Amino acid sequence: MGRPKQFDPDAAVDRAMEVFWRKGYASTSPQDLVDELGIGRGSLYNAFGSKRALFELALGRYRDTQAAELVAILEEPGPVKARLRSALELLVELDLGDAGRRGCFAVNTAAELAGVDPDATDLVRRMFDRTEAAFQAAIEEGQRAGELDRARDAKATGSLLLTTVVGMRVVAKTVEGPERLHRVIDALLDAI
Amino acid sequence: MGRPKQFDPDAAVDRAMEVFWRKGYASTSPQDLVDELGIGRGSLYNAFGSKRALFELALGRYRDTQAAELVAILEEPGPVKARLRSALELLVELDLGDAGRRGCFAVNTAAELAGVDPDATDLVRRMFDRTEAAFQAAIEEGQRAGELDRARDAKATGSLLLTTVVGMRVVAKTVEGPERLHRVIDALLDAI
DNA sequence: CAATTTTTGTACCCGAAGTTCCAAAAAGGA
DNA sequence: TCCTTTTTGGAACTTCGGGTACAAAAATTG
Repeated sequence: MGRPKQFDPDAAVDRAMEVFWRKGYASTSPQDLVDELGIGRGSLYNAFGSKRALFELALGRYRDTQAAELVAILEEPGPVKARLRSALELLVELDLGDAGRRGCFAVNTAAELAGVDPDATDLVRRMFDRTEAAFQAAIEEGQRAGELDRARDAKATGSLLLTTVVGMRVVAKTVEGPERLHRVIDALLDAI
Repeated sequence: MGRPKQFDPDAAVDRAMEVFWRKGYASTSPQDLVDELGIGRGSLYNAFGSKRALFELALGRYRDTQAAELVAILEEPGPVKARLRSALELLVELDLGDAGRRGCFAVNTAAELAGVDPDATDLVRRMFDRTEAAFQAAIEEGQRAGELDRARDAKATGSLLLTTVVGMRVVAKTVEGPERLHRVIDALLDAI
């Protein structure tokens, strides 16, 4: 019943994710969204209600695609250290290969909105928790396999890995070449 | 010659730093500045020219006070690991003790403006460089003193420390209690 | 095809953002 | 004291932000 939408809301959320990711929440205007989603203002507000609501959908989309991809890599089979290295190298490549230097949408959102927007903060917190848990699981697996030192606290090491990744993704936004980031990876894998 | 200013520009920059630090660049309005600096619009624009110019002064002030303080701690005499620990613990205390959860102004600026504002990006990059160098110097000192493993690459370890600190200050904005951050510190100092 | 429901585009609204203008005020110098 | 210079507060201005209103368009049901 009723007229069907002329656009794919799912695809629109994807594009909204790109915009918010690139510009941040405050610097994205309804006009930006209208331009980049290729739909009219009427449709935008009819479909999503508000800029804020669309932002939340966009951040959820990020969690379900980008953040989930990292977790998936960490859960692959094989030697743990190699897996960690390839995950970290991938992030570096993505971050430096991106001309817009967007970094990580979740990290950017933490920096911009944590302490101001409780719901957004919660979303980000849960992404961080999930990533940390994936790191921890990988480390425990490595310890069982005898690949990593069993004396180390796996949870603490997981926290260290999460935090380092978050830091890398901020630093990647400011850096000229990949050298510093490769140093970080080497030092980190050397150290755990 | 001419009428003297009714306010202290230096103190005004200090207050501007607080505002930009708390709200970010885009979300700070001239009205916010007028309110919080306690001066009129005319004075504001007469003295500083633009919001953007004042922002740069504010970020420079941050570098000369807050960022310099961390570097100073890292350059103190005494055992290196203890020094590193106290520096990291201090950051955790500052970040969690701050009701506004502002995190680090430089890190927030990187997340918001890197790739968009070259001058701001440069300022942040230099702060990162300086901090990394201070970490590296501390580590080399620890190696000379026999306190740290000489086989490790001091520069890479410095990069790791910088990156981890950057990550911690983002994570601190989203976190409920200090546990995760303390785990990070423990794992990091254990690992180097 | 009439009735109903939903979408779409456009016009419009109100307030705020970022800045400029300007006349009055306050200093120092001739 | 008059002149010059600079600051000050506030009005004014232009553009934009975020959102609403609404009539026309396009589908569905019977």
